[in-house]
Amino acid sequence: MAAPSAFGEAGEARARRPRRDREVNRTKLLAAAREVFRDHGLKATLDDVARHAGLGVGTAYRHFPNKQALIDELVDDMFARVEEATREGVEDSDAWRGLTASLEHVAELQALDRGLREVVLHSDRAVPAGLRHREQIRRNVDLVVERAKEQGVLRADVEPWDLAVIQQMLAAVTERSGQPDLWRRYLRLLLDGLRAGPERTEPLPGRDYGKRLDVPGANWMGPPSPSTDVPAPPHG
Amino acid sequence: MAAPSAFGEAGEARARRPRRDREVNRTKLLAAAREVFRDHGLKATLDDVARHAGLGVGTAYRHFPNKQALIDELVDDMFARVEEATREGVEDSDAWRGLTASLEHVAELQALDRGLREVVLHSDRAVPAGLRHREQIRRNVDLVVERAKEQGVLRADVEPWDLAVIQQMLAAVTERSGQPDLWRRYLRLLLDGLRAGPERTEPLPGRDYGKRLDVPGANWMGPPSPSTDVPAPPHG
DNA sequence: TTTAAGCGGAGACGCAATCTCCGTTTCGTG
DNA sequence: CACGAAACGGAGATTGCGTCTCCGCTTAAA
Repeated sequence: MAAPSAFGEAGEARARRPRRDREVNRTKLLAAAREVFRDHGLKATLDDVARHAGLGVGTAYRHFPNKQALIDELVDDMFARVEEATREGVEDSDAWRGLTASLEHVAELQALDRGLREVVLHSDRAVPAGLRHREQIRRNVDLVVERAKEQGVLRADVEPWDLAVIQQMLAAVTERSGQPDLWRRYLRLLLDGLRAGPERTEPLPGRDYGKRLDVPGANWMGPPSPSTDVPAPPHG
Repeated sequence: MAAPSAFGEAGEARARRPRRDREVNRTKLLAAAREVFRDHGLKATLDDVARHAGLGVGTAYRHFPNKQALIDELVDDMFARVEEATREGVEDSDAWRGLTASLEHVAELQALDRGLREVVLHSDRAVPAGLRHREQIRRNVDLVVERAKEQGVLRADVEPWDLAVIQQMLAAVTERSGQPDLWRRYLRLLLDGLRAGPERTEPLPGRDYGKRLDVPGANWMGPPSPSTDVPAPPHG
């Protein structure tokens, strides 16, 4: 107990200034992870990330307790960009243009980032990290949908979570085709279907699911119930 | 060479009638595999299949050289049903109704069978087995699309392979949502977008891909080039 | 110079799936 | 019924792969 070892001389150990390379390497790792996960998806190994950063795996594990922790930090960024994209949609006074731009912009983000795509497709992963932004994303989407209906440009039987499902479909197109722009073709098709028009008489199926459908894949645009406080996913 | 061992006495070994349980078990295995892959996807283990059949793994491996061989046999069945579904579409004189029914029926098959869904989503797997049916499926789809355009009910800038991509999107909806019927909602949306209508002025993006787009995921409805004779995929 | 913070990366570890091996059981036959 | 070949069962050998640890070496700060 009283041994004057590495811990502290007597009361306070005078803290040595942290080495500069520490933060430099941390930044390198984050940048590398961003690129590697963007290009190869979230199942790239931490060895890949470290090598791409010009560092050893050991270093990676000194900076992040495990792979998931690293991912979490990036996912947060990703969702921030999604949030921004949906906000742009809200700010447009032409609700249809806003809705379109919103869908397009989010789809663009996805198409360019395989990691984000995987998060969107398997939204379970997003639970821990994206959480901070999801509530705002949901609000933005709700707003755009609501206003588009008010302006009479969006068919009335569309629900906000439909947009989440649509993003999943577009993600699937990119994922499977490898064509980074092919999704635009099907978004056009879907938009033509979404647009309010007198010639459409049959309502969409599935309104029996209710307003807030608990579709596992659709919840990344906002948690289904406001009081769910992160039910501790497996995580690692 | 001349050793009178287990092979045959002199000229012909009198063949003993094969044991009855052999074929019975083979059938059991196929049935079990169908169910297991339908419910749990193609990555279920052969141990799972064998147990579900009430047999040991060893037996499974005596009947099928490896897991892929077993899958191949089933995939062939699956594609046969897809072929049938598309044929129904062709036989309807109302091309729009045929097109709709075709899409619906194939989507239904997918929604009920996770194995098929995986084959459709990752069409690479289908290369060895579905091959026999794919050419006919392609012909059926081409025909329905062509006739629907002739009848003026389908927008002119739609290509046959669009339907393959659409199936992938629907598969993704089922896969991620877990809702076995949710795809109907988005098929409706897409059909509204596919329908020819005077109010649509902008053509679909992506016509620059040409008539026979080499979209990896879209080729399960028919090989891109007729002369490609199975480029020997990894397979195992 | 000294010293501890930080690095590198080989390899231990864990896990999961495929497939083999051989003792045991079952079926067909005389 | 008795016999032998055919078929079975399932423990575990094998393989593959990704995560994370450990410790000798390097380097920044004092």
